[in-house]
Amino acid sequence: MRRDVFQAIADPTRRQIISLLANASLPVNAVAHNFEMTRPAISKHLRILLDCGLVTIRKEGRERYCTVVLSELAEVGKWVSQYQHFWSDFQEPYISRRIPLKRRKEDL
Amino acid sequence: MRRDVFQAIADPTRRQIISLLANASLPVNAVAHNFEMTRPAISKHLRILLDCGLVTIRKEGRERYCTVVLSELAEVGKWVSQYQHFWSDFQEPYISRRIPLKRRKEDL
DNA sequence: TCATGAGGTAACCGTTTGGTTACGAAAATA
DNA sequence: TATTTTCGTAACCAAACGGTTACCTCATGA
Repeated sequence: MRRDVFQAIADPTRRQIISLLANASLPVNAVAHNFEMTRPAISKHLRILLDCGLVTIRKEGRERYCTVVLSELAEVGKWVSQYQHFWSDFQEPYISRRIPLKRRKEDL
Repeated sequence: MRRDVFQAIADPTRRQIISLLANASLPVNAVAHNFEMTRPAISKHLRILLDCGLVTIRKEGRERYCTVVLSELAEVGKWVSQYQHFWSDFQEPYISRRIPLKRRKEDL
């Protein structure tokens, strides 16, 4: 098993679990009720998320509350942001693609 | 085969290919020489990247030049940026975690 | 004390993944 | 024309994935 953050978020179910837990910490069964698959399947997904630090589990009575650790997504954010100027308007403003360099010097 | 961008970047070799092609478009063999695996293995990875739009391939003589389409990473960037304020200092300054709400009202 | 509910996990299964070797097509070159 | 180079891909393989059912432990509540 590879089990890094990139592999963890590759599965759509696991991304949904992350979204779900971003709103509130939930017991395992509560998580499972949001999906059309059995609890063991969700348990496995949670295991993967736990292994790579994306969730923590707090025991409370007979329930296990799952909490997402969103800061673990920083690695992914950092990696994609290297290339962000290829699609973000913020880093690559529209005007820079329309006005030739010579004209821009005059503007300054 | 699922073949979405999240699954494409799950593999470390494919992430390296993306980094490599971010500098320059390269023929398939040139890509393969950067890795310790056979050309068919790289060819398969390129196929996956091609299928989900992360690279385009331009035929030139007997060579196929691979170009990365970094804007396809926008989907990933968008997804992770939802949660960015959980690790970015810019969006969640240190002071907001230290001063209680009552005190902050006075500050305004 | 006994039944119930929460949840982990083993065993199993079909499909996918990520690699290999072997082969063939097309372009370039001798 | 014959050979070499670039590349795709088929066939194969072991391991990982993503799901299931079955069973177990432990805490709760009647």
